[in-house]
Amino acid sequence: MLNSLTEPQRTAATTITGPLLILAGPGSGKTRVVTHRTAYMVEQGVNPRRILTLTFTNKAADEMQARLNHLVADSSVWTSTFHKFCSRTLREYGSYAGLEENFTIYDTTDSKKALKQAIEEHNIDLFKYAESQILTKISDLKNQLITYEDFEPRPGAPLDAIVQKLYPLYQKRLIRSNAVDFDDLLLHVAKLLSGNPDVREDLDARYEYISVDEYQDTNYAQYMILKMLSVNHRNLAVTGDPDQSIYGWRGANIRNILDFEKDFPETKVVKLEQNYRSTPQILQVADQLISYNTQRKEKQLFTDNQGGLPVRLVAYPNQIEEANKIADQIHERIRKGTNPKDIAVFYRTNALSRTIEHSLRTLSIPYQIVKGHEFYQRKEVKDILAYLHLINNPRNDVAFERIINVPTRKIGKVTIDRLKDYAYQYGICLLEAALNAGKISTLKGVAKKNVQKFADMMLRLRESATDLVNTIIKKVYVETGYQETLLMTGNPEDEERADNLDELLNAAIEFDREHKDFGGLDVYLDQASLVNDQDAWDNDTDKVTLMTLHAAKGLEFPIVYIVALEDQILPHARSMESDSEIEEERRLFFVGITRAMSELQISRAMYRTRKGSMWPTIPSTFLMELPREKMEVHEPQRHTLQSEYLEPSDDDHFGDSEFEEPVFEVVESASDLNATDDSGDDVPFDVFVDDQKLDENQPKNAPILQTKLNAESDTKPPEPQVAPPQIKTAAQMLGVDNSENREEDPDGPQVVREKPIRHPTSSFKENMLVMHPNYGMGRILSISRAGSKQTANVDFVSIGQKKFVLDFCPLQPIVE
DNA sequence: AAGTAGGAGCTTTTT
DNA sequence: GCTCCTACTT
Repeated sequence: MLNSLTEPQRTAATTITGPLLILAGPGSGKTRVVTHRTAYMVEQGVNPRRILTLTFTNKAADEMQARLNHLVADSSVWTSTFHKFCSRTLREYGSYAGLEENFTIYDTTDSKKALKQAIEEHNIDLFKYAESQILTKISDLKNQLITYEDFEPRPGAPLDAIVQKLYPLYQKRLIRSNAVDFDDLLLHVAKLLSGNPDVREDLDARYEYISVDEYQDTNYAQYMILKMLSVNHRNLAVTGDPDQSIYGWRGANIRNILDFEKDFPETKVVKLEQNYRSTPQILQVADQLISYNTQRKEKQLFTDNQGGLPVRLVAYPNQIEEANKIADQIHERIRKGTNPKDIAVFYRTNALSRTIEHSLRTLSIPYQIVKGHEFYQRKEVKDILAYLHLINNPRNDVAFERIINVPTRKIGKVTIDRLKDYAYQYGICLLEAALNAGKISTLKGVAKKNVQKFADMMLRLRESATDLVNTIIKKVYVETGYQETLLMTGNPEDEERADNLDELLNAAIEFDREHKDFGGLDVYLDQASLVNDQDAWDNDTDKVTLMTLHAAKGLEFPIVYIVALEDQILPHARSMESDSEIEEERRLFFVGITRAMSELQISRAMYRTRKGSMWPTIPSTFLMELPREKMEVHEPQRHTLQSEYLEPSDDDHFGDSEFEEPVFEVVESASDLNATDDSGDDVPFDVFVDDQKLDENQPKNAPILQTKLNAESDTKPPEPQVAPPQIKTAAQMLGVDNSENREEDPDGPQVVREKPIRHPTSSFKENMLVMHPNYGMGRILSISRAGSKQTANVDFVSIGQKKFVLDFCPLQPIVE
């Protein structure tokens, strides 16, 4: 069984006792090793029921299970995702946390609704804070295992003060609704383990051997859970790559993997550095990029793979051209026999997919967008699932509120408000209040009757709670009148909705068939709540794949396009506050690059549409970190780059060697691009700017720096055609500047606004008092650097000193 | 109570 | 640009 493994792989696979750290570079056969290791354990006599394998996605878990089935006779190992594991544990031990076994997992939308309910129940003044801000903060706290009892607000931080008020109210509301949010799954289990030594020992013994995939993306809560499950049986094997840690924003702590050896001093470390996936060219690009990170473990990637094509770096005139030209290339490849499923396009944000989609659709290229979430977020699907949720857990107030008047039952806002008042007053759930409609004095004749009727119907539906899931769905669909409402209208939108519900029903039938023994409504609802985007990815269909860089983790494709390598996009605008965030963006790019097996193209657009108009872009700083001399570069010469005007002298992003060349230089002829292409047909690849065309695309009022692309220009960069006053800050150029909107009420209370008004950089002075939504009041100690990167060092009452790039920070001057 | 119009707010990544 | 929410009208 182990014959097919290389030396280090075999070492990893045969180390089954004690803590093990497998540092696995991209494409190093990690999944194979983990699978073989598990199989080897079983073969060595370990009881498979004592083995727990945690993966990042359900898909990975299923795949591992499938491979195990092939390798060993008894493969009753539990492979699961972290959240699913916690959910199951809580179904068993939830009473320790005040939960019943039929508790509901609220998704982000549900959590927001629950928070709103808590706010209206207790009449909390949010001081213009957004619910989402508060939820993010609560989420952060939970990931740090800080309960509301433990939470200590920083003095002078206004957001903290509100969170201190709302966190307990929100949490109690969740418990009263017999519900948890995503973070609770981890928090409750961690608290269960830390607060109940007997339970901890039981579970420690039950999961004698634990192995964890993508360990670099675990957060503190997950880390603690693993640690507590590995006290008596320290057989914890973690696999990961610090260079692929991309979930810091979600609380993942890269230190977990960097410090693993400190936590478990007897750890055996195995490095898998040989790459079996990519060409040396691709690997070199990845390697050089990631070397710019300081927070990392040095690692030597290498491959025996033979040379392939150079990695391409292309600048397109605008994002429409970018999408069209990529679609053209893909079209051409498919025409010559490439299977569409071997091609993928990655982007930083979901919004970027639209243009690509459009271009692909124009050429009738089949594609799939990997967004598993989307299906379950559709109104009709959420509605039906809300009924199922309410059947499963009658205390689910969010589900109740969602469907009490869907389809319409003549129960309006006033009635619902009265119902809520009653429920809040007696501390009961909404369904119970509805069942007591007769006793609610504020409800009048028809309203009372309608509420009663709804409650009775729910009572009736609840009787089928133990039926097969597809049976329940059918009953709900018919008996609630949902079907009737959809089919009656005859409008095409509703037909599509009906189709979606058919799909839901089919999936449920499938689920029932696969879960004959341990099915049940809560298991079904769990998996619906815990879908991962990647789970929806169909790797066996002949379609081009479109997905975010985050979703691409763990996958591989022969041909990869990464688009929009532009400042503010990658690295993203909201990641510019600290070096560590920029490093995470770099890792994200690294993940994207290393997905590619044989061909990779990295591109950017020189103009991109934002808010309906074309705006000039700034190349991503990451592009200067690539081995350009080894790549095939299609870039304009430096003086046409907008960055030249923003950063007059510092940044020499683009090599001097191209300085005097014509505006665009195609380094190699188009027919050289595809090694397997010997037909001589030109792959559409013109990247030349067409001045006229570009002008047409520009709305008259868009404040574009009108730079003439002048092929004959001398060594001096040409003067911008627009007078210097046009050139203000990068923020203004990019359309994110709101400096016209002044505070309207200077005498009003000093309240931090939900969406801070951005002040022009020049309005900040040294020694000025400023307000930050998270950190509260502070004083600017110093301002350094110039232009768009002007940075202020601010001393906060709450947390001390912190640095901000003025153009991108939510600081507000306080007028003294 | 339902339906419509207009405005505000919001767009990073996701379990 | 788009969606969600609110306030107003019917």
